[in-house]
Amino acid sequence: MTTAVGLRTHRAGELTEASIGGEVILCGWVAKRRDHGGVAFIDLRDASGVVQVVIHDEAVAHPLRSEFCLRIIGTVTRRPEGNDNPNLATGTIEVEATTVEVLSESAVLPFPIEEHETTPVSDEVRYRYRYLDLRRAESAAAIRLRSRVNQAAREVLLGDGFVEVETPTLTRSTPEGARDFVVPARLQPGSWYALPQSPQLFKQLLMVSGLERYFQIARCYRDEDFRADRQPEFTQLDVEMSFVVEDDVIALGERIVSAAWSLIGHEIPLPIPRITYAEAMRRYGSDKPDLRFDLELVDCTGYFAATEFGVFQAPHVGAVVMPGGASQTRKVLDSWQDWAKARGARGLAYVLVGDDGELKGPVAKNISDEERAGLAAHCGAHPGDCIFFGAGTERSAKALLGAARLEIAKRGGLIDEDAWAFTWVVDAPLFEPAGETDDVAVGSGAWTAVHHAFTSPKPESSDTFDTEPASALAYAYDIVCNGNEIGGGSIRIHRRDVQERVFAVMGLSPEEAEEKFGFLLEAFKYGAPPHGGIAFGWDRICALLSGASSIREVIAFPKTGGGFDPLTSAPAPITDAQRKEAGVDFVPDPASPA
RNA sequence: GGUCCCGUGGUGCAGUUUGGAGUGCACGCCGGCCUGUCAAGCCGGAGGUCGCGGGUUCAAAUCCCGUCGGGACCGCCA
Repeated sequence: MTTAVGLRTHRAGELTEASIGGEVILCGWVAKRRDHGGVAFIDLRDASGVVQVVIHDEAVAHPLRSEFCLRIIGTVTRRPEGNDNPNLATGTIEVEATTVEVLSESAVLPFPIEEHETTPVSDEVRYRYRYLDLRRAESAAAIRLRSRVNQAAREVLLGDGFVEVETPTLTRSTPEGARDFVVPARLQPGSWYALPQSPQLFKQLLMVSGLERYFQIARCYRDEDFRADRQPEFTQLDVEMSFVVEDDVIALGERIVSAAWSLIGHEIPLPIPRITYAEAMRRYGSDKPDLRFDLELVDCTGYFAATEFGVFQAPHVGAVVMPGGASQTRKVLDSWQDWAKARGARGLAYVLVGDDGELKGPVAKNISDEERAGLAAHCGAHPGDCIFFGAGTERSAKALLGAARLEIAKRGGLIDEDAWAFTWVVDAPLFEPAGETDDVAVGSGAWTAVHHAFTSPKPESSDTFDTEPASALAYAYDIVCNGNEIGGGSIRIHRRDVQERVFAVMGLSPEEAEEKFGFLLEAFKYGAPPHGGIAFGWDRICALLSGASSIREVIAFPKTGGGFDPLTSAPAPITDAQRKEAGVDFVPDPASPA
């Protein structure tokens, strides 16, 4: 006698030899049909896996097609001698069907559900039919893993006294950062909500409220152009704590990341190493260095201080060595020029170190004998290597070389794809010059926050950050995994006077600050506790954990690069009636808001 | 805003460089045969506005211009 749970007694993938002889009722989809005329085999798939169903009645089996949804009543039997399928968890048994009920027929599929090496499917088609794509084991696995990552983080946080709070998604537009998505307010024509770019201000208010420990798996919205790892809506694991210092937040962050990676069987050695922003930029030319390989940049500014070579007469000259790069063909070396130009550089100067130690290439002809003599040694290059140079402002040269370092590693196979290299990047600058370019001198007077406007200066910068903004350090920390920034946070400003001074450096007048952030400044009047926190890029973390090349793989219903949802066809026009009711055509009085 | 790549039966491709009949491959689909397959097999068949628009040409999937869609990257993303 079988006991049904819902429409079935068992899950297909969980049947074992222990069930042999018993009657079972299964529900699932036709993954495969192999019809031999007198006998037919159905691979029946449900969420738990697959089991082979045998149907001896041709009249029953023949009309069945891929992805029909079936209810099978049958008996579990041992497969006949020699018919086991070692590739299947349930490969030693099968279900002899006595009753086949078609719960739902399936139209012909736009693409095969079961994976075939010979039939890859474009992402565009997969996302257009995402509900079918998610029947595929690999696609579903990423979404299931994400659920477990959520659970792992919640366990760490709830076990530590954190309170999960949902903050508004209809909120106020803030002037800093990315472009807002806006929503018309029907009851106040001409006024608009904004969707939050992050719960930043709300979580700080929750600290003022005395919650002390907050977290949220928070949906965030930014109306910017997209990338493989960027969607218009995305998710952060957002955390904030009162009465903590940097080390406390970092330690908690490590526990969360550690719990997440242990889900895929990787134990992260703790503590995760830390590197300062300045050192990361100096050695790797990036504030999110990929430490799966060693290659480091070399500073050649002093070496070429008196050079006659015009290209190297720049505020900063740096180099990065490509091991074995001297054997690259002219065509490949040209491709590096295209690569550099695509990044906005004029080109990528290079020197080839011959097997005899002789320097070759156009740059080698343009530098002095003296400069040639010691160059390979200065850069740490060996015979057979290629040295790439970047010259310009320190920022642009290092950015180019940092990118070249990554590209060298990719082309040269220097990256261990199985490695996980974590690091904290700490002590970032508090401000950076707004609109710096190669041609404009630093010091135009306009500064912008490197992290965000609510990041506290480090204690040693607290007196001087507004008089010497260039050298002020932020009480901030980013966590980087394999060259991806997977989280970032800071100790926040909790004093109204400090917050006002930061706004002033950024060129925000007291009136503007009051207009935009008055509610925060007001809250800080009422005994705001020192606090800090961190936000993790949850989609990116889940993508890394599932081995996906794009965060789209860990988003149930992702959008394309144009912000288009291929499944629902959003965004879409609305009716005239909707426009009228929403008030989107309301034209405000030109005199108000500034 | 910019650079590059892609768009060909339902799916994934080849064909485009050097213009010549919608040509080919794999999977899927439909029909038939088939009692032990598991990417079942065998036989037969259907299925196309070569993204769209314009231009050049006797002739365009192929060359040119524009446009739309997808992807990667730069800018942007506090």
